Amino acid sequence: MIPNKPTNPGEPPAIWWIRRDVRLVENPALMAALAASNRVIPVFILDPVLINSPYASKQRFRFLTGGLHALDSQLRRYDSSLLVLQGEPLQALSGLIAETGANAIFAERDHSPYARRRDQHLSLRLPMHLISSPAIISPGEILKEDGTPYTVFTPFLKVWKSRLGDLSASSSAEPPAFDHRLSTPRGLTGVKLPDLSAFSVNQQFLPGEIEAKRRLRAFTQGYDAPLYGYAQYRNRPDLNATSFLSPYLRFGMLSARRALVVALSALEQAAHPEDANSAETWLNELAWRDFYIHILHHFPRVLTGNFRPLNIRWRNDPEEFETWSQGRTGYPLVDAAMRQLISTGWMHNRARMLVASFLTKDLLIDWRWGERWFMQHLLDGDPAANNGGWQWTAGTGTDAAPYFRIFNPIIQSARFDPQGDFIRCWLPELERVPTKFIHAPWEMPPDVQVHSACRIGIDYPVPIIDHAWARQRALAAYPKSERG
DNA sequence: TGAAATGTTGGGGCG
DNA sequence: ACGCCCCAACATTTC
Repeated sequence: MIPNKPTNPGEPPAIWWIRRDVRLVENPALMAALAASNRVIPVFILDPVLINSPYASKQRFRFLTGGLHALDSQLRRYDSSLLVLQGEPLQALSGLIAETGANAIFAERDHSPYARRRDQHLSLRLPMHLISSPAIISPGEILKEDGTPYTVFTPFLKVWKSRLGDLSASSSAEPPAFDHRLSTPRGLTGVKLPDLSAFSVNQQFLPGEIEAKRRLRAFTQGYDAPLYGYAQYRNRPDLNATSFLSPYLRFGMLSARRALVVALSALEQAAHPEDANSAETWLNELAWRDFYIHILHHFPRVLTGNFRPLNIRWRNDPEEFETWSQGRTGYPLVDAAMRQLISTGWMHNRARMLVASFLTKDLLIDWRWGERWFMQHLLDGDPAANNGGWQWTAGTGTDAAPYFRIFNPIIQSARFDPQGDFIRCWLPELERVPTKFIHAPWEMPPDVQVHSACRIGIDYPVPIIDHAWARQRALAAYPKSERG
């Protein structure tokens, strides 16, 4: 809880600069600001560098905007509001300091290379206080004996788990008592957030901290305890068996530490081994998120190229990339997943691995093309996790899949979407294809194609490539040693 | 957090 | 009753 400070209207205010921590609950930067001053100004800055980046996404921006509206509504209950500034952060913050007399800026640390350069630059000129991290355990706090970072997940996980102990104690599910100490001085000129009613709201993911909290509860405490099927069903895109929390974690609408505490308590309270197994599996996913935040922190160069110096002979055919990105490869599970991405801004994790394998191995297209496409569409698009996932699949990353690990889109489909429900949900042209053929519709005899209203080459594409053949080509194109 | 090729085993059909 | 073949099921190796 916050120490009660005597009210002193003359005290210089502190700025709470919100970046990827769009929430009031369990927010270390906000707490630090509240501890520093009895007047705290909540600010978000629309940075043109980020908004105009080739990795930006309209959907993600819309989700963020919604989350900021939601935060603003929450702040109004404390007689405050969110101040939104537009422009270069140094100018925006300098101007705000000049207008308000603020003497400190508190912000959660951000480990992406752009953010670190920006913050370092700002720290030379402004009273910046960088607090905590979006990771559960901050980068730099988990190192090997010799002081170098882990680059293999399993030993990282072991150490990570051993450090979780003291995190639960200080956790709270409720916002702190603000005592009217959040304030937005009258007369300050910010910009208006884009009006959400001008957008179609994403029905799959309503933005905001309240919604994140509701989802966390639904995932872990629903009457049918969905978390307890997590270990068994999380790879099934046809079932709603994952947490769907990634967009909220991305913007800190949900604190990762809050998720951790809930995961640990689910582990503790598990009544059956399989329940414990589910909690443990989810815990591992949270650890993967930390792992890749740490990797990006220690090896920022992964954003521009292979972590491992593999020399792969990419083909990089732009038309094939277009076919893949629009979900027209002729492999139903690949196409269903790509269309899910475009229309909802989210994709099931198993499907992410499959479509990534298909792009890099079957089509031999540089993982960076896929990485960019994902960033342009994912609500949860985050440089660390997205890059880690792509490099893992491409076999170029830390702890990467071996070069010969190539997903078979037909087998994956039969295994993880057995009835084809997920496929039919996103590919209406396959609606009436019998389950027997749903994973490989090109095998339908002509009369079945007609009867199913799905003529291959007319209603649904001929496969862009023969997988068995493409697999052999990928094995040949991938160098078998790191020298290439 | 893979898939395919190859090897092994055991049951059933059959002469 | 026996050997042989086939093949499914499983295990191991290889890419």
